[in-house]
Amino acid sequence: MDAETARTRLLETAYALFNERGIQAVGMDEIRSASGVSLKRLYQLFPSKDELVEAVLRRRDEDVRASVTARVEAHEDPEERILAVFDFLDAWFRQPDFRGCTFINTFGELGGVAGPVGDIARAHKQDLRDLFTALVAAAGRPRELAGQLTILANGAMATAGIEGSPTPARQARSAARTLLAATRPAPARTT
Amino acid sequence: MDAETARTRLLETAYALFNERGIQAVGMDEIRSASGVSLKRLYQLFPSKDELVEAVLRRRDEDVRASVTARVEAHEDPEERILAVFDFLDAWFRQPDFRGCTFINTFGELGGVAGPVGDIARAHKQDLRDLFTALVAAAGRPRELAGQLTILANGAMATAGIEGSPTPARQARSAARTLLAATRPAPARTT
DNA sequence: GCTGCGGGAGAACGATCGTTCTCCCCGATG
DNA sequence: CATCGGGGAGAACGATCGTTCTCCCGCAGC
Repeated sequence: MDAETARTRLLETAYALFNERGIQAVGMDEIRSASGVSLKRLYQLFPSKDELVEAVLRRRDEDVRASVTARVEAHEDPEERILAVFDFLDAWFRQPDFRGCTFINTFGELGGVAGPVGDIARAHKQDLRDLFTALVAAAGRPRELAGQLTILANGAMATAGIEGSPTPARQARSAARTLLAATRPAPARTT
Repeated sequence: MDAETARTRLLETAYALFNERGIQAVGMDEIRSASGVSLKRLYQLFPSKDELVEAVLRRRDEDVRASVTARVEAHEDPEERILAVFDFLDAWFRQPDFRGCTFINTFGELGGVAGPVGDIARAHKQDLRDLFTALVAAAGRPRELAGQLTILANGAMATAGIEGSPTPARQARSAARTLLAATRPAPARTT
């Protein structure tokens, strides 16, 4: 097996197991048996579990950001671009293996404690906030709206994860629409 | 030492440690040394770590609900009663040991897995939703608003926890005010 | 065919943790 | 004062886990 495919299989297998049961509850041996990559290779590619976790989170960060960006860029209207983030959430929450946001969950499990893992989670959420800040500016809305949209998105993730239901995405989208309507700069135009 | 005070000290110590570092990262021995209650007594009162965790979560659930209720009932105006929930969040997030919502964190750490602990977390969040549902009905607002406020509250908890900042409470409160204003049934009266 | 050698399978090791057991002290009771 | 029982301190036990080590197979080069 190629080293690159082994790496990919490890990251995908580890992400699936971490997502399902948490990080600490999954042993390296289980990642080995589920991925089919031997322990020797595993430790060649990732010298410790911490580094594997970091790599999984970094990859997840890239995947999520790419998916969100693709959704956003499918629209031209600045308001639609903002709502597209919530459409992404809706599609995500409907996936059968959805079990909440990896970064919120990881923070809950390992949080407080310093270290690279916490930094990655914080940076990921900061990126979400930055995205909303840019979209809000492009839509000509007041800066404060970005923070409110960030809270709506994170709240939808947390609520959907715990309740095991995708409906928070639609509810958050609807709230975002109301907030957008309340700050509409130009006089008319319906959504 | 009285059995009741031992029980209280155990629950408070365990909560503080779980809040700070997560559940799995805290050993029974550390709870013993931090609480000053011997292991024998600990296992007399809570025959297993799982039962201690359950008791801690149940107590936390009661404490939070009592605090929120007190804040809400300090106001008469139905709109103020809704906003009081976000004032509670603001006061909570400012406490130096705040590290996110215990139930969101616990779900992230142990989630997915069935069992009493997950049930308690889900029930706690359902209670928050029920509270908003009642407050929204009393304020004469449409039902959908309750879900949106729930998402705002949970989002403020998750965002404040990860960012380590209390400002999401104020941002969520401001968003809630906008949502309330957008659905105001009677013609006038300023907030 | 023989020799290395890279990699796979899984045993082994040391640490940690939940839980139980042992030993000892102390205070109450006659 | 002797006895007895409950509780404290901490050792002990068995399981799990991250990490390393051992053994062996299959294949490249001569």
